[in-house]
Amino acid sequence: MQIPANDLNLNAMRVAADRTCGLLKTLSNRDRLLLLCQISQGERCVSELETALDIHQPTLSQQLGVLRDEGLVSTRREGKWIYYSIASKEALAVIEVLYHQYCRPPQ
Amino acid sequence: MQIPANDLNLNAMRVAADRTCGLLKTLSNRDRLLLLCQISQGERCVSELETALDIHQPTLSQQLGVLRDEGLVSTRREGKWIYYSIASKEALAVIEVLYHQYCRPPQ
DNA sequence: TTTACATTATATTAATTAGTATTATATTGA
DNA sequence: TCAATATAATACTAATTAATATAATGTAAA
Repeated sequence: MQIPANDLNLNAMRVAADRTCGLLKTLSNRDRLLLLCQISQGERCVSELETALDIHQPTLSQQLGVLRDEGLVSTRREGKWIYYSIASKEALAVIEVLYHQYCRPPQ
Repeated sequence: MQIPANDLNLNAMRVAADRTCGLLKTLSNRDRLLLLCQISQGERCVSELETALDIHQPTLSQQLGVLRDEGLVSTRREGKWIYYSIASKEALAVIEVLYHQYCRPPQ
């Protein structure tokens, strides 16, 4: 049975698009974007993020949980504090472009 | 009344995050990603996209409508055909990074 | 070692708002 | 009248989020 090369390409493209979509959906939330933006500048503990972004603690924890589940961040405990850092090069690459497009100061 | 500088920054960050989120949500769909990927390689008419991606015509038209509404693509009519091209530099920049992260051949 | 407190995570629920495929039909141009 | 594309309407299937309460873990002090 012959499968036209175009079908193989299309299937590969669909798989790649689905994976890409996964990342994009995880990024598609204001709080998560702000969190990743902070964490991408260096390791941050939860209370630092709470102060910097003024997000309620349970919301913060919930959204950090999403980022953990999706493998975008990793954690390190130090006493009472838990420090978050970026764990996905793909996410970091996208965050950086988004920063350049939407957050870079004019000029 | 004094507004701490941090609040101004935070507000600006929220506005930027919301705009960014808008783009990300529009990109967070397999069909739309595939469409943008094709169109980013050069102007395409609807029937070309339909053949290349094997997406039903009404679905195609619906998703192209989303991309138009969000300003990600623009159109040009030529007789019976309507040609689509990328109209957002922000979208193009993101698509390019995504391609490098998820679609570039190994090595 | 018990108590208390600080930090963070989880569970639950309520409220809201959505994404998608499908079918049918309309529009526009040749 | 046919080809290309868009729109409308519907039906399906559910996803996101905020809020409240509580649990878990670690530290420090009484």
